[in-house]
Amino acid sequence: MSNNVRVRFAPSPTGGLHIGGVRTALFGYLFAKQNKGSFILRVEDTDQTRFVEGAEEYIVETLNWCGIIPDESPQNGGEYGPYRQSERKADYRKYAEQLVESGNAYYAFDTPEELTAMREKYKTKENPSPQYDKNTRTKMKNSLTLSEAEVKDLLDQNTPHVIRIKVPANEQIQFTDIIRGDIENDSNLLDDKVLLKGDGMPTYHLAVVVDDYLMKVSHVFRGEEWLPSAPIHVLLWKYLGWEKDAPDWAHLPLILKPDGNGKLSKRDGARLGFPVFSLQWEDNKGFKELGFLPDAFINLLAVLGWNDGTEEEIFSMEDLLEKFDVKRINKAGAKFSYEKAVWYNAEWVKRASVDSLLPAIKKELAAAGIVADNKKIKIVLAMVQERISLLPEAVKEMDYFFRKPVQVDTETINKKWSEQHTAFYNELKTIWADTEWTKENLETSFKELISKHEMKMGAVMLPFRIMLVGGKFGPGVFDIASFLGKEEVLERVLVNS
RNA sequence: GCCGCGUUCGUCUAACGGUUAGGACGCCAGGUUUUCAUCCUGGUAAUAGGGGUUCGAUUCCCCUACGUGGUACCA
Repeated sequence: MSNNVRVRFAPSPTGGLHIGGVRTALFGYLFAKQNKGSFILRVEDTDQTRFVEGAEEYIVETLNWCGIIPDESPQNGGEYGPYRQSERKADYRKYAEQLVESGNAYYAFDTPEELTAMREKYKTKENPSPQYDKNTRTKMKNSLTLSEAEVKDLLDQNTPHVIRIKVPANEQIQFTDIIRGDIENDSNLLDDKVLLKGDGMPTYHLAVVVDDYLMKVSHVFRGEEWLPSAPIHVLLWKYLGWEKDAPDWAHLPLILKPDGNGKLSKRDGARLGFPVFSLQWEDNKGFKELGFLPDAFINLLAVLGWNDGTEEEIFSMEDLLEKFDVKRINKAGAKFSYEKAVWYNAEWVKRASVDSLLPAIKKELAAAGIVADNKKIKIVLAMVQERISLLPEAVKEMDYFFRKPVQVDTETINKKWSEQHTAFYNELKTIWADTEWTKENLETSFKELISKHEMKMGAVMLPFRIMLVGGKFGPGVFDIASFLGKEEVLERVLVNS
């Protein structure tokens, strides 16, 4: 027994971890670390039919990318392992049977067909989905209705069966949620949830309680979708005799779809054209692949349902560790906004150092076939950094610094072109061929030539820019020209005329 | 259907029961940049409805509506 804070993140390896899951991990992690406690990764792989190869590794990589590093996990072990529920199978049966012995659970031998038959039989328009509960369990095939000998017989013959909790009648089940306060449920409305499945695996309900107890978990952070089954868990903590060790619960508000209604799901990304995964999962690009910085990702996740009460919106992991407060987590679900997410990334890109951006930018450039040495990339990056919100945009912003523009907006150039222009640029090339190549010299000589030809600044500047970069974009022309160098600039000017 | 949870600008949100209801994203306009983006300035837009309680309700209570979650041998 200790007062140590221990928080677990317990995902199921049924596919990619979406942003809701990562936020749950983040909040739990922040809370654990603020209290000098432990953060634990436990893999809830009790549903063998939904198990997905590679999902566990994916979860670990995601957490790693986000900087949410578990103190205990299947990979790194810990004092309370194993950390995969499939490897703890024996425990669950033991506790389930303990519950049967104490009269708080019972064996049920109903087949799936019999269950659907029951639901059909008792279905009414007022009650479209009858539960296996205090009313119906007396009519089913279980150790409450069968004689002791019959049950023993069935068990001896290895008849498929489950163990169900025996929910008591007429009780008010109360617990306190960190975010929502006191919550009360009428036990008459609860059903006899399956605790141990026919395959010997526990359901979530049994497994969380047993593992949270065995792993000495002190605080549970999970999605709001668990609120309705929390009273079952409360009952289980009590029946197992662990009431005084029960954790505090914090049911996080849901992250909702940006369009219509409903909670965000793994499939929404593909449908709506924005990422729901942190890293690429199957064909779905993640935030990372789309060019998000981990800092920005953490930031945007943190403010989805939380704020510090001030007008500050930019938080690093360090800031969050200091300022995060579970008491300020919102109750209402939040619609996810990809536009705001992109804005957060732009903010983080602007704040990042050129050096920290370099590796990722280099990768983007290389993928586009642009290879250059670090020193040059850094010079250019410093020039265009504030124009980039998503990392892949760096390619468009930096491309013309390293090779001649492929697409040139000749239409704009030609529109106002005249003999005078040709003369101007020809003379410019001649002058520049003998000019010492500094930004200041270029700018001065360019402007002198404009007055000599009595032309308008705008009339020559824009075509010059377009010849250099290909279009109406980019930093100051003379910055670009001085970087490109004499030879390259002279090659680009008038090349199309 | 039943049960739980929720409800402030389009979106994310702030506001000891007393504020011209604040900020951010987006959008619009202007300025800077003789380009574009950044940046700066301004604008747009909200307390779901109805009852209470109170000198006074965004805030507390009730009802309704709406949203959302659950109602599985899925988590």
